[in-house]
Amino acid sequence: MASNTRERIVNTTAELFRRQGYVGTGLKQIVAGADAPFGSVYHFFPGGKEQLGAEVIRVSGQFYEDLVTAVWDAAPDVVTAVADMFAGAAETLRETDYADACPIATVALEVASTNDVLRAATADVFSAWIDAAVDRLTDASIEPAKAREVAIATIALLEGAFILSRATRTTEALEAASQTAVAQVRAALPGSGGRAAGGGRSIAR
Amino acid sequence: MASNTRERIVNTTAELFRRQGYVGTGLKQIVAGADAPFGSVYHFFPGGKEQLGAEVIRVSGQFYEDLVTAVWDAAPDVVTAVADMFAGAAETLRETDYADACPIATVALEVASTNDVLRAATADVFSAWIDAAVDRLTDASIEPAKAREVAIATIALLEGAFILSRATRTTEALEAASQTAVAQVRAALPGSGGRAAGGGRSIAR
DNA sequence: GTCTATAAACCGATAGAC
DNA sequence: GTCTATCGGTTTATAGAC
Repeated sequence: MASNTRERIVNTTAELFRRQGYVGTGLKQIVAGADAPFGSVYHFFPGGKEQLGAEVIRVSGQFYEDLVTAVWDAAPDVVTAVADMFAGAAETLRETDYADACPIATVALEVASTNDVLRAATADVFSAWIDAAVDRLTDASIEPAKAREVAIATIALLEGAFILSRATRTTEALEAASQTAVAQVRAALPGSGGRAAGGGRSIAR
Repeated sequence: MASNTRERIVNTTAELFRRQGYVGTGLKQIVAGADAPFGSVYHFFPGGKEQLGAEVIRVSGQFYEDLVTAVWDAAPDVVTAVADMFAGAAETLRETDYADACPIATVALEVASTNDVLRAATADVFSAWIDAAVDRLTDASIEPAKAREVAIATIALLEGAFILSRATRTTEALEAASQTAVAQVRAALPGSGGRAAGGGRSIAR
């Protein structure tokens, strides 16, 4: 079996990135949390902090995508899926004292104008999320162009609500964003007549 | 006339925070950019980097609020106002090579779980933005509870789209978010019947 | 592969001359 | 109010023993 030191380093880094971001997380803090010798970082990641950061972004992005799509695919329809996603995010935020939101957003904003390697890694993650959401929306008979628009807006609503919720330490923003996200998905469904509000529950899948 | 060294320090810090965040911006870099002696930071801000950071968050938040409300109030109706706000944000992002988005979001995510003084400052800014948006939505005859929900979702859409746009270096996310923001505001207007899509242009103010 | 010691640069913060 | 020198601590990164 391969060394799990590398795995511990990646997992510890991922958790620290979520709470403190890329710049605020030191290599010493990482090896302390992972209970690994300092040299291991450069043994497994010769490219140093940047290489470790890029891998953590990709791994965290994939993990989060798997998590969200599992919730999504367990729901009976896309409207419920989106509502469940926001509800789950709110619950996680409360349970973790508003610490564990998106593992990518903080790093994405930090590096967007300062490190193009890491910026590209965050862009790849977001693109993968958008594609996954588009697939599920088009499966629910939403036209591709509209599906992409709705997918992007849904992710934007979630990310933006994370910022507001973590700053204010309430889940109000996630709940407000959920209402809008659900309404726009419902309005995009065929036969909805573009109706955004109202109690009609779609069963489109 | 009072010293403008303090003002230069605040303005330089605000610009650096937008591009690099709080942690990534050093005091030495600030005084270099502000063309000020190092000691001036501690002369004007005895509380050090944290006190300077808190003031910059509040000043930047107020400045950005004034900027957005000026655009908003120049529009003929709330639907146009929201569309103009997103269009202006997209233009600014393109013009500044995707650097100048929200001056608060990056810092908010960085400090949310690590510095409660600065977290509270970002929360105050977001609360003020929400209140300002609620005022304008209720002026357009939207019920207070609905107005607050729409206000929060609109800000979340903008902030989330900033993340995606800066990471991908395209304005697609801002355009998609704009569509959803406009639709939800339109749906919230009285007499809309909750209609989110469609070509009817409201003149409610 | 594991681990320690250390280099070189940078950080925020302080003291004190002017 | 301006400016410099410097402190103590931290950072990323490297060298080299085991």
